[in-house]
Amino acid sequence: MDYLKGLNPPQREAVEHTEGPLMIIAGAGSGKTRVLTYRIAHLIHAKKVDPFQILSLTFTNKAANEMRGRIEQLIGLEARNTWMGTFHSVFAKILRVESEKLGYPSNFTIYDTDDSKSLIKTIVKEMRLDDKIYKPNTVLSRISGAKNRLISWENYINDPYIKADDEAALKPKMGEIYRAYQKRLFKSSAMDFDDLLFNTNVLFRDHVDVLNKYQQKFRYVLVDEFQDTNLSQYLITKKLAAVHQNICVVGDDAQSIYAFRGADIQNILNFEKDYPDLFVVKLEQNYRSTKTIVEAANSIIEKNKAQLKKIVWTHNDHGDLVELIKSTSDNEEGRMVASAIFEERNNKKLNNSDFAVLYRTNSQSRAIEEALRKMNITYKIVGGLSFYQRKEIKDLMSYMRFVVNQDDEEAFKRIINYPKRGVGASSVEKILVAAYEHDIPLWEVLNNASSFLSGRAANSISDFTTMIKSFQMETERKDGYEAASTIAKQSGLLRELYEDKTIEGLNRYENVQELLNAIKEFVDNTENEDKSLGAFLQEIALLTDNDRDKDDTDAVTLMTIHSSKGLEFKQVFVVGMEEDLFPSQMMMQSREDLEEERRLFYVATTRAMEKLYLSYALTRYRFGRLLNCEPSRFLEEVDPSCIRVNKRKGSQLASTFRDQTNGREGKTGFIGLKRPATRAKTAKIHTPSPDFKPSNTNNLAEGMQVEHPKFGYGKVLKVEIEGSNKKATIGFKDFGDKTLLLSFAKLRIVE
DNA sequence: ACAACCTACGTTTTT
DNA sequence: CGTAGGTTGT
Repeated sequence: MDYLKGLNPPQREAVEHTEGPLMIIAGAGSGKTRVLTYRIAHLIHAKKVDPFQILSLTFTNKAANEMRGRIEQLIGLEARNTWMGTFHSVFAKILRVESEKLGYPSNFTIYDTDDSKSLIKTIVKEMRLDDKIYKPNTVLSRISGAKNRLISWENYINDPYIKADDEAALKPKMGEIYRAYQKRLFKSSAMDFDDLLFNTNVLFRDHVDVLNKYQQKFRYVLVDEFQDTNLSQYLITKKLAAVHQNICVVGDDAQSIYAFRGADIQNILNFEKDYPDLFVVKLEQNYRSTKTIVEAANSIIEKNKAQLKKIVWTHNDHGDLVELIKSTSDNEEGRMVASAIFEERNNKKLNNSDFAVLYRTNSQSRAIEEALRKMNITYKIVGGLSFYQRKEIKDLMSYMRFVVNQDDEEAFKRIINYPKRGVGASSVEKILVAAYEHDIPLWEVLNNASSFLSGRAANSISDFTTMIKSFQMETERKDGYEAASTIAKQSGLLRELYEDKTIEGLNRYENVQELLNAIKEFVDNTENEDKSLGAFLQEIALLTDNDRDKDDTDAVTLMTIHSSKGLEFKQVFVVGMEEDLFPSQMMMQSREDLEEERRLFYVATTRAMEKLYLSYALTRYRFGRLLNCEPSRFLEEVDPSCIRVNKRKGSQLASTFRDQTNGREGKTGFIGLKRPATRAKTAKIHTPSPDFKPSNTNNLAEGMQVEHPKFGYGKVLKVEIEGSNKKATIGFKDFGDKTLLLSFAKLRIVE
């Protein structure tokens, strides 16, 4: 095969080792995507594997699309026939086919995070719980954490250790909320993101015939970004590959940055234990970056303890030194970045698209944007507030969702009184209570509204159901675009927006038009066989904004480090290198957390091909106040011989002065970023030490002293592992012995 | 039922 | 600072 010639020996090995379990440890910039695509091409061409039998799982649609495109370049249209997509999209597809085995209709809705939070909020309210204690975010992340580890609500409620943890956190009703949440999702014929994976596990567990079918179907299973899989995802792939054992995982433990959503770096670190005859290939030659950048990145990542051994090296030139940009305020930081881009672009004849500005949090984009706008540099923002999260878009989509699935409670709540039709909160509540308490489908309740609502409200509901029915007929008869246009017009939504002549109103109107255009595009695309509204909804439920922007204007890219993974740019600016911002204060509760932040820094630096800039500001606006900042500890971890300090000066003093007096400096003065000692009391019984922060309990051992927010000080008596769970029995001075599930426990190790 | 005002709260990352 | 949610008044 002549296409194998361009590969180096380990790359080639990875491509040609097609049978049996294989793990490819792919360092940054080592040509991972290339190996993956060649491998698939090799399977199809040399090994004559039917493309339908190859399943490739990625984390983002972008990665999947890119891979598909590149395979197509290699072997042509045959590539279309391989199964390729994100975990969520592939298994959503399978669940649609098999949904009835789980009691779901095949037109189930996929709830996004906003829907989930809103549902949790109503449940908390209905249960008359304190919404200060049961915040939607907290509850959802707890439920999500459980689902990712395959703990059902039944398991959750019955597990004494989880119960103890929740009680300790003063959130004893968590299990009840989880239960109500799942029941409600089911009644709404809806799944949240985690359910797509959770339910796939249930499907494979309870229906051996189904599992068998897919085991036979997918003879080759490939997992990209394996370091970011959670337990739920890992078990799915393991089960699928159990018969043929042709599982190939590709990843880089140094780039694992999604622990917050359940990714378990142990999956990659311990992969060998699950597959004793595992073949391991390491790709260590970096083709992307200069020696300086590779060295700087290596000097950062080597501080981490938990990692697989690997030495990333390159043949490339040394290139420029890493440039350290110091500035006195976030606005000045923006100006310096913008002027550096301006100069470099002119001096080196580069395009805007050769530059990227990376930051830790989305809110940091503002200052950069302003500076770029002032210098007339085109930029685009990746991520941030999603198009699909905008109110007007969610409203129209909710109409479409409700027409397709009348059980969808969240969609119903959005549209029942928008545009206003005289159905207020109390009427809505009556309807929902009727549906929930007597376990009647929502749609049935709506069709009998007159039996329990006052005349006026009942009439409105009746008009509403008539309208929805007409939309349903429209949807059955016509394609998705025509149906959606009818819905937008006849619901009155478009008129409502049209009448709003403010700038925002105009924007909203245009956004709705853009959504309609997207549907038109979907319908006109010859690759899509099913052109119904339902098909469109399924398609976009799992799309993020990142997948939408196809425009190829020459622009500087602004994004979070997380969304930069897998990309590369000639010149990269990592801004906001300040302690407590990066590494993030909120994140830092243990050594493991610091290591994840460090991996994030590693990911950021390794995006750069030719030149890397690290930048920090001494003051920054946050919550509308000017805060003092210190340079990040990470800056000290970079090998100093790789760095030089930026000499740019400009009128720093004057501009700093302006920044700080702009608006309301002076009276309150600067507020130190260092967290004040005052902390909220978390328990009545025991007030934890003022600096109480849960430690990571992975390395908890017998005899250690620990502190618990409710039970106070105690001593570790026993640590044991049960299945995938780790538990510790702790003797507390005032509360006796308690056994806690460590993954959920809030414990501080007393040094 | 709805608009106008007022207060509290949060900003970590994404499928 | 901006937003979401709650409370008041019509």
